[in-house]
Amino acid sequence: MGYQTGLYACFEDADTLPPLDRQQLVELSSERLVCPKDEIILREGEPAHGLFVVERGLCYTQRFLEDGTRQIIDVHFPGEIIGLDQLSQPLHLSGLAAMTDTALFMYNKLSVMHLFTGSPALARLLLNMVSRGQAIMTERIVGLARHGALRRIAHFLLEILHRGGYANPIGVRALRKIPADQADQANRGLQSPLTFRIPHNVIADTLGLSIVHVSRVLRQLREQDMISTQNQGITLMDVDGLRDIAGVDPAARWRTVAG
Amino acid sequence: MGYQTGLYACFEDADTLPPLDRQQLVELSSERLVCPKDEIILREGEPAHGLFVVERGLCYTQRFLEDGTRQIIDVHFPGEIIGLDQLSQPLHLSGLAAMTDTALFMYNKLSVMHLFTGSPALARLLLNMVSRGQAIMTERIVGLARHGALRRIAHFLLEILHRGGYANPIGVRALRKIPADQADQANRGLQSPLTFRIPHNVIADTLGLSIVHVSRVLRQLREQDMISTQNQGITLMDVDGLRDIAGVDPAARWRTVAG
DNA sequence: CGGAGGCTTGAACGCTCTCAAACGATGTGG
DNA sequence: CCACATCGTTTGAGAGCGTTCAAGCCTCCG
Repeated sequence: MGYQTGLYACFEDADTLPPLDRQQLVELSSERLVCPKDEIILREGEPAHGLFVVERGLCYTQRFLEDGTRQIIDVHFPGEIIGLDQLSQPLHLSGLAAMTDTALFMYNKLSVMHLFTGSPALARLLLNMVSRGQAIMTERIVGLARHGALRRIAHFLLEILHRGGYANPIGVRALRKIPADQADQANRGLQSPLTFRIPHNVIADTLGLSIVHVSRVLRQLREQDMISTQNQGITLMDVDGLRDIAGVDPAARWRTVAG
Repeated sequence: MGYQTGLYACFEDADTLPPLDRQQLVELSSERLVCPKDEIILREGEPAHGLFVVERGLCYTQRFLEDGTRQIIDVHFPGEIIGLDQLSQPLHLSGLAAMTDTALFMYNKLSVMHLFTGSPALARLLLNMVSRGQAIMTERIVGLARHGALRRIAHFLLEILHRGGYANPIGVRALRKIPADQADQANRGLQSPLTFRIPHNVIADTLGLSIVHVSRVLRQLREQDMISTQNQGITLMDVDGLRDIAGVDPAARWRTVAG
């Protein structure tokens, strides 16, 4: 199988598409966009022309409030699609910014719309992706509404582990998912615990906490040997312990987003 | 124009569809489902077979937590579609329950999928609805993460006014029987402000608050003559005042869900 | 009329915030 | 390569908002 990038690579089961659909998907034209750390790629309220796919780096969608604070709606990892929910919206409902140096594929909204509404198989794929996004948002709502800071942060760390692809340094992972067995190994934290470098203010703005309190909770986790911190990075030392804290309910596997 | 109900009536601009699409939409078969107050229509984790449209009454999607509390994800008004985001999901990610006596149209998921993926115009319509849902969720996330109880409640009351009275032809007037023209008047706050009958525990479970605190905040609003309460109903007395409290930003019209 | 469910109120506790100050890491120009 | 500025992180003290617990009240309805 040839090596594919961009939108095509976002769909795990893209290989099962009818040949014609697959070809169209592969051939969908895109521009590449490279953004330095902290650059604002889109502002809320701007006309929405495009759809993005993260190639490498991390970025996040955000909303600014009147008092100058911001709320991060979601953090996006390599291989994820940004703006699906706004395909049919004339203006961006939230802004987009680069958390690290980032490379994005940018697709024309109209051609994506055209492509996906033109084929049942592709439309189904599209709906799948939208569902997944919605599930993440639902989870976030429950967390914000009902869980304390400790649990929210533990959950967030695990979410990064999960969505970041089980493999390591941010952004270097291949677009396709890593085979399950390898992922599982890394996941169990057998020997090389995972390390991210994610600033506290991003955690705070995502989870609706203050930076100060994020720092305190991380110290608490450190004292329980759940994580360790060095420089400005976080290393997960006890994934199962974090799962306990986060209240990941093994009886509720059906909730799992990525199947 | 003939009088149409169910899924067809959910789409404001359905009349502009190509005739063939429109006809298919109108002819899409549905079952009717009548549920008494407080009945659980679906549980989380159950296989997802259907898509629902509220005919009359109010219902809500919810998630139960381990500690027995629940989180209401969203309240659904007459004319709204439930479960769009789960069209492509094998199991329900959240439960559905009737807040009042309720009548629903139930559509087979597969035939809806088939219909909507078969036509570009319909696929577009579908995406529009999904976008709308996502926008509401985003708004809720921001509120939960960043706003205090007073503001969240004011916002929620306005949301009910907006989603319930204003936009939907099928109408929330089901709650109280108000003719369309009066509802419109009421909405403008000319003389007879709108009255709902929504239990405190629903507000609490939606906004992530305790019942007790909801009661306190409502008293506060009452003391400021923003609302009045009688029996177990809430009447909006000063919509503009509530808008101030809710921080509805008139400069951000593009954020408006219903255009 | 009596019971049940929903609403209200008070008191005390606790989680998280704000403010303020110091520490540490990173990066830049001399 | 060091000095310094800047940004991110840490820690403490005090205040505020929302929770829990507990009790009493009001309404609806049989």
